Amino acid sequence: MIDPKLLRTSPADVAENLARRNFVFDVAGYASLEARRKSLQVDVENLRAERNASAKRIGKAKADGEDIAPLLTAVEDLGAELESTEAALQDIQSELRDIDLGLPNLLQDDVPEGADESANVELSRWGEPREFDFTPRDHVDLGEGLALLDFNAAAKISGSRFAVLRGPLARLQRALIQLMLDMHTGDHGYAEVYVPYIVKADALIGTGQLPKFENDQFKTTDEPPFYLIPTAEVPVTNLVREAIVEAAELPLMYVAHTPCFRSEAGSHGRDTRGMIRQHQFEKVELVQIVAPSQSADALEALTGHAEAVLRALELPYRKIILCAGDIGFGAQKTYDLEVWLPGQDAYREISSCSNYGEFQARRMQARWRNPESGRPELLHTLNGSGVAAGRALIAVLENYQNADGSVTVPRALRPYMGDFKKLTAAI
RNA sequence: GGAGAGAUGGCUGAGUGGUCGAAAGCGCUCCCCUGCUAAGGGAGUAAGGGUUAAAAGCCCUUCGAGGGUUCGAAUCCCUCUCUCUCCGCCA
Repeated sequence: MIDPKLLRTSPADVAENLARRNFVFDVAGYASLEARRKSLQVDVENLRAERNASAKRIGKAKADGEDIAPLLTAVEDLGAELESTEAALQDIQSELRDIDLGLPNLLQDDVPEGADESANVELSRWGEPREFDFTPRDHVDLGEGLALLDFNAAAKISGSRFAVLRGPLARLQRALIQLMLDMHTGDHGYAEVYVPYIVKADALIGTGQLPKFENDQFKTTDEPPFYLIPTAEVPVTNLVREAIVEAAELPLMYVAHTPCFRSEAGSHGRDTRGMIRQHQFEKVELVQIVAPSQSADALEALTGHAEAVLRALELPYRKIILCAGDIGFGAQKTYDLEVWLPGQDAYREISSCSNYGEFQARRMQARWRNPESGRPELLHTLNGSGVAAGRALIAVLENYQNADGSVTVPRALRPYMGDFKKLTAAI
């Protein structure tokens, strides 16, 4: 959520920033709502003050044994007037809140301009895409060829956009997750957390998925509404919801492995082949909760932690910064890591690392006690995939494939793979 | 699933219709005293919001959440959520 104070005092600046995203902020409309809110709120508070004062007077008169009848007639109409004014105020406040919750985050100045993903800027590359002396297969041909990846079985059980992994391939995904968790907890200083996969609407409002992206979520029940998490970011970031964290405890660095559930509404026809885009996938997520002055540095560090995983796996990748038109709703700045997929002859997103500034913290009321002011102030939140396990699995299959259709197990994963050094059809 | 108890400030815990945002204690901060320490004395110590350019001041809201009764609710009524205890069931 954008600071309501900023919306009141500098709406033109807000509109200018949001316009970079192609988001139109109705300055005049907001200002007129805001003016009505102000006058109604002042009215309501004055009426309440009057009510409180007369209630006190009545109490005192009663205690003194005086006749309270005239005092009662004096406040006869107050209740009704207060009630109707309160109702009007509540209407306009919920209208304003709906608008506030629907506004995307303000962009940092260093986010490049651009309307869509074609304007994203590549910042660096790591690793050389391997030269094949045969035509590389994609992960579908490889996995099905090895009889370890089964989309038909998944379709029978659950429909499209699901996969069944068998034997060493299932284990390979588990190995990837283990490696990542071990790196982030052992080398990067994150604390591992295990969190609920089903959350309340408030948690999703806190991180920004609701109310705007209701259709992208899997809802389990209507009453009360429960949702499957689309990313561990939701339960993990909400750990600091409505909390005031002491400065000495910062930064909070969490890593969690969870499945992620996405309805993928609106992506019909995109990435229908294989397990690039699934309703259910595994991900290791990094979350940092930091003091505001630290968030810019934290984004660089967090992105580096995700990169370290790809380097350990010796997977070529590139780092890009998302442009104003492509960046996510709540982010003020985002780096994507894209891993090289020989089967697609392209770099594909495997991690997205974002600084949310105080956007999520304001929605969650997540604060810290700033020693300088002594006051509770909003935290900054960041998260990034470290990395998506399902896509890492694809990358390993495609980058480590051999001419005979087998797949060599990357060195970093060997300790987690028992005797498997290679995935072959014989298994 | 059944029965019961409970939810108050950083913590413990009092408060059953009126000057209660809330006693007391602990903790914390500052001051005084004492040549260190300990003990003692005093003052302060919730969050959110409105008004303001900002501050001060003033005002509003908040005693798990939401409704209701009342001139007035931490206190009475209803609904819900969560926690604890016992029984049952269970990975």
